[in-house]
Amino acid sequence: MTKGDGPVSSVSWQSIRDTMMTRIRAHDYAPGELIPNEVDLATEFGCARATVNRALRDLATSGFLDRRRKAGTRVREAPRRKATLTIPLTRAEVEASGARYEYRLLERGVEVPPPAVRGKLKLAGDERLLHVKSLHLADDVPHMFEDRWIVLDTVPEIEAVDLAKTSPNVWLVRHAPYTHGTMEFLAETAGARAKHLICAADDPVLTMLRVTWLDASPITFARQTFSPSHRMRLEL
Amino acid sequence: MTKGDGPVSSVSWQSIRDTMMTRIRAHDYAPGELIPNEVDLATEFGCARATVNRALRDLATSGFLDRRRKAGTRVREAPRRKATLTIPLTRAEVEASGARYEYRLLERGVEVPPPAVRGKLKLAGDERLLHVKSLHLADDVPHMFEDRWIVLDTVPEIEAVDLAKTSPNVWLVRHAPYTHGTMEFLAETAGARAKHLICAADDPVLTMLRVTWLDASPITFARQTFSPSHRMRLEL
DNA sequence: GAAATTAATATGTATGCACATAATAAACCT
DNA sequence: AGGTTTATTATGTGCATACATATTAATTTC
Repeated sequence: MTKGDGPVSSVSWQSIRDTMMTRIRAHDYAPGELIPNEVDLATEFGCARATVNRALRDLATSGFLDRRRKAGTRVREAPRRKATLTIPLTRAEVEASGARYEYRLLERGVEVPPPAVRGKLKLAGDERLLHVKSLHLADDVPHMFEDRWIVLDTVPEIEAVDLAKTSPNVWLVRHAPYTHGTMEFLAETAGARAKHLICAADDPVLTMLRVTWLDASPITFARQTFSPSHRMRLEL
Repeated sequence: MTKGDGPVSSVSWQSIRDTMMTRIRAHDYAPGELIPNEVDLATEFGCARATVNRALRDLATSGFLDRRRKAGTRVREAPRRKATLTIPLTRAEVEASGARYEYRLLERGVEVPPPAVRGKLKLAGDERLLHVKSLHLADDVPHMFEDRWIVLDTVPEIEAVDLAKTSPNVWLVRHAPYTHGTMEFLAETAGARAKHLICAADDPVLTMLRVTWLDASPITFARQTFSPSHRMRLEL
């Protein structure tokens, strides 16, 4: 050992985070109340302020603490718990379940979109979009039906892509990553999609809407409808 | 000497993160490929390695980079994009939309749960649970119907709480924060809940299932059914 | 007394350094 | 050759220090 004494028992920021978490849960620090400042905590834990800072920053981004310069750090009254949904790449999702994935292009065309779609993409004019319908299967069983509009002004290259081989989502992930977007979940009846999902028209199905943007330019609006009984899972 | 004077125009970790993000999106660093190591990047940006480290760590937790000691940092082939769902506290959600929130306790009892609930909570025996049904309204209109089971072995204090005044969720958030849990979304028909949600029995509704744990002990299983037309929104 | 100025303070972050840890590559030894 | 040991290397983390920044509190000014 170059340092002379054992494992240099310094305190890790994770251990501080865990200790503070325990105290918060035990209400050692009351909800809404200030906790000691970083310098004092560093003294208590016998470590540098930077280490305490890292621990508290982590708890703040997890939603358990509120931090403001000069005002100090306080325990959130109602912890803003967050669930992280790793956005499913359909192929990976299906294969992770051990099933064989298959993608089928159903329709492809360049059209003027209906007003609802224009609204989602915040398009003012009547520009033409690429409209694609596809079916994604797991072990030959319909898994998800997708109805997608793609803004050709934003990603013109996709018009030349053979979408029978490459699904629009796969191509977009690779060639046109978005900067931000929104997602919605809703329940509706299968309706006309029942034919593709092989279910009854009045079966309730889970639908996921997604709109993505490249800075100020809309990229795509996708409506993905899962087969009945499908559940979207998240870890907390 | 290195002791700074003047404004010491140093580089922020955010600016490095943004620059690297731009390069990733532009495929300056090809997907799957290694990017320069921290020392080299620090030289390039004219800053300390710790600053680069902070930037790259951030991109890694965002799912754009994969980092491994000695192996280096590489660009993810398929960025594991994550959507963060801030778990809705029903009251806050309703009031944020400008509506008046109301909570109504419908039923309360201590019962032996059906097998399906026991399974969710991983209960082997036939312990008795607190069973609560409640309705949450926005401007007098039904917003969400909740059917919840609470494990009395884990949080015995709740048996003494007046749940007509305090909703189980509010009490639990305050007195029994969970360590982890799971969440599921699914579509189903309203069925018997139609009466409370004031809709048709065969209307499709969005349901959210949640199971939470305090370490190895199950706390609660909640089935929250939203009124038809409700959508769950997430930011990407 | 109200408004403007100044001081005080807690968090935020950059730096240079040292060492820890994990993973790989190279060297080594039967 | 095949397996074991030993360097090498990139990231991970901790520390002490300095300064930045956002607020709040105190003080001064009109």
